[in-house]
This record gives sequence, C-alpha cells and structure tokens, in this order.
Amino acid sequence: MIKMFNDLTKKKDEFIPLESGKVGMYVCGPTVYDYFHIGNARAFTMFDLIRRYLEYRGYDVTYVQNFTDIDDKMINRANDLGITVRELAERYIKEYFDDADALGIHRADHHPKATEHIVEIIDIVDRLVKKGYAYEMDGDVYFDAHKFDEYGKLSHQNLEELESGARVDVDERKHNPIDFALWKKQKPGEPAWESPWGMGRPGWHIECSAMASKYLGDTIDIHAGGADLVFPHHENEIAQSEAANGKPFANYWLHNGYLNIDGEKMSKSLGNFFTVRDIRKKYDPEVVRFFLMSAHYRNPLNFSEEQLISAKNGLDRLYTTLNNLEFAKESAKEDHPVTEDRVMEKINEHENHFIESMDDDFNTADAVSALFMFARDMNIFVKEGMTVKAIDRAVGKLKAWGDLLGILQRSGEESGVNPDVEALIEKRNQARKERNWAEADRIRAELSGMGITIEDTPQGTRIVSR
RNA sequence: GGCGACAUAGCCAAGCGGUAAGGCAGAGGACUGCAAAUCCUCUAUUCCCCGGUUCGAUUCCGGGUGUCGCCUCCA
Repeated sequence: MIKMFNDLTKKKDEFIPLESGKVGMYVCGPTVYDYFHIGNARAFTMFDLIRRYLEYRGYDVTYVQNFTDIDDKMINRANDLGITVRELAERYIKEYFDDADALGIHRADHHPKATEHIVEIIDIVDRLVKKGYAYEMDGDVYFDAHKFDEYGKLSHQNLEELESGARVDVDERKHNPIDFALWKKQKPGEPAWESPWGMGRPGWHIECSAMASKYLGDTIDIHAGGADLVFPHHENEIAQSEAANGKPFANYWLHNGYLNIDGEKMSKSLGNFFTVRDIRKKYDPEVVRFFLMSAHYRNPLNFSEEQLISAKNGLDRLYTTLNNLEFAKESAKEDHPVTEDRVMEKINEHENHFIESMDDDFNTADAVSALFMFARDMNIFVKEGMTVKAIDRAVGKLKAWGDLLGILQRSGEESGVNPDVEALIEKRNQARKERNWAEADRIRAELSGMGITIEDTPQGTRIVSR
C-alpha cells in the first residue's frame, strides 16, 4: 500500500487512484526563459522518481509536465535578447531537455505548451465568466475569488487572512486584491491572441487548469510541484478548475521542499542559484540526481559543493560494488561458497526494506540505505567467492534498483581495452613478480599520468575507471 | 500581522511510543610489497529547551527558543 503526504488533507493518505491500476499525474513545469536551476531540478527529478516508482508498482501512469511559454518573464527576456517569445521558448525547451535527459528524467507522456492551448484556455475562461465566477474589466478577465467558497483550502488560509497580508496591488480595478487574472489584455508589442474579450494572452494559472483537463480529465489523481506553488498558483488552479467543472480538480497534492543555499531558498529572484548546466561542467549529473534523493522530497535540502562531493563518494561506493562483482565473475567458479540462494536471501531482506520505504511517502533517503546495506553484503560475498549465477543475480538486482531510481546504469568497463595499457600492466606485473617495486611503482605512475588508475586485487590487476 | 514547516553526531540524513538506520568525513585494526578497494571496530549517554501524558517519549500533548518559508514572479 502506497501512502503519500497530501497537502490537501495535511496527512499521509493511502493512495487510491480514480481508476484501478491507472494514474493521471500533472507536474508544473518550467517557464522556458532560461536554463533551469538545481532547485527546479529537484522538483522535476523527484516527481520523475515518484512516477517511476508508481510504474514499478504496476500503475499505468500518464504523466504530464507543461512548459510555460508565455508570460511577463518570457516577454521581457525575449525583448532583452532581441528575439521573439517563440524563439526564446524554442531555445530553452531544447535546453530543458538537454539537462533533464542528463539528469535521467524520463520524458513526460505530454509536454503541453500554453501557447498551443489558447483555444482550451479561452474555453475555460469563457465558462467561468458565464457561470459568474469571473468578470471582465476593459479587456482583462479576473477570477472572483470570493465567489469560490472553498478558496484557500489547499494553503489552509481563508480569504481574510490572505488579503490582510496581500501587498499593495497597482491594479485598482479588481473587485478584491486576491482576485487574479485569467486573461490579460494585450499591451503594445506583446504577443496576443483573439478572444471574446479582445486581443490578449492567458494569465499564468489558467494554462495548467486547461491543459490538465485536456490530457487527464477534469479530476486528476496527482498534482505536483514545488512548495512555492501552493499559493497562489495551485490554490488558483483549484478555484478555476473546480468552479468551471464542478468536480474536484486533483485528489492528491504533492509538493517538494525547497533546495536551499546556505539555509536560504534558492530562486531566480534572489539570484543565488546554480543552473544545472553549470553544475554539469564539474559533476556528473548522476551525482546530482543521487544527491537530490539523499533527502526526503518534502524536506528542505541544502545544496553545497561539499554535499555534492559526499554524494559522489557515496555513489562511487555503489559503483565499486558493481565493479567488484563484475570483476569477480572472471574468476568465478561453480564450487564457490556463495550460491544464488544466498544472494536471493539478501535480496529479499533488502527489497522489503526498499519497498516499505518507498511506499511510505517515497522515502528515497531510507530506500537508498537498503542499497548500501546490500552493497556491503555483496562486498563480503565477493571475498568469500561467488558462483557466476550468484553474481548475475546480485548485479541484476543492484541495476534494477538503480534503474528504478535513475542511477547506476553506467557500465563498469566503459572504454575498450587499450593494447598499450595492457602491455604496461603486463610489464608491471612482471616487475612485481620479480619484486622490483621501484619499476612497478614507476609504471603505475606512468599509467596514472595517462589518466588510468589501477588496483591490485587477489584476482589480478584491474583498471578502475574513476 | 496571518499561516506553515523544520530542529537527530564533524557534515548530510532516516526513524516518529519500546530504548538511536544509512552515507560522507575521521581514528584504529585486518588484508596488501606499497597504494587503492574491501572488511571489522570506534565516533549521539540533554535526539533544541521546559513542562505534561505514559510502565516507558527522539517519537504524543502544551509552552518556549531558534532557523527557514508562504502571504509578490518563482520548483
């Protein structure tokens, strides 16, 4: 049984999909006006992981993640760069996929763009106007928050509380400060579409309501995004969708915690952010992914180079086990003491731990500890001596868990064997046989200079890739 | 001001009523020509503080303190 913390109910709820065996999941994607930062990466990565886990548990998941390709930020950035909004969007959607693919984030089933759903957006705004939930003011259309009784049910605040803290709004034409734009009248030079209210463009929140319904239906199982979207974005989505459709919008609302820098939220507005693109120059994206899953997705997580190094070393440990196993295969014998059965015992033991952790609100930090414990067991087994079947089992399982989490897919022996290197190793082994340590160390240093690290094991000398 | 989250070793981080997982870093040991890797051992006696409930609390309740966040574009 999978339990997930639902912000709507403020507790861990058992997950029961609308339709047995199927899950509709919508995740708020990036505004494509720049490279995305590591904070964005946390949301995309962790919800990708949750999706993978749901699939692993047998659900048929339809996953939707949008691109916001029209809003103030898009327009401003396009102007700064002297290109069209459309060109800007195309550029950064491409860059998004470049980084997301590197992080092992699976492609969504649908990646809808706001600008390609203007018809659907106008339709829902129109229905809201006709139902009396929205009003037009000189080409702008606003949602009247006071008309939606349940406004505030996600952020658990009432209108009065929200409005008392609201900052001064320049737009005096709104009925109430909390009202938000569904449709914005065109300003000179801005991209615009025809609508019943004249030329204009969609407000920010409405696109998600329109696209979620289109691809997943009026009620979806899971809606997810960063904690900063709870209010106003998700609150507004609920208001719009439920007012328009008269049905619950989403049954489970999942929000990931912030990624912090020195204990402070990382955000573009604060300027204290690191893009994934920059981090990739120095660290393997797999390390970044591993780092992100080292904490529970709902908790705040501090980002630092030190943590990244720690994650890299931890991940290396897992890879070492994988390499140890594969290397041991070359000298494996049928009469070795560790048989497939003994490996299976360990797998069962740790798999239960793994599943229980993931079932409990996707506790990746705890699930990963199962991998480490399994790795230790396998390291011990390698020393004892394993059969080929036992090794295959162990490698298969470790890779299967890794595949689920999006790590450990790199193969142990990446590059083909270089004959020169082979010769040098042979030469060094000869020197070692003759106990000519000076020569052996010299050759090791020479190899090291070529970027090759070697290790002497009881089974022979081998190349370690990292 | 309103609402909320979090506080566990040098660092990161699980656990959330039964006496503190895991990782990183560090120390010692085994193995090794050396190194690396691996294995073993060690590293939290206020789990922020003070009360309360309980046979028993890191875990539940109340009150503090501290940090962060939302109420403004933001994952």
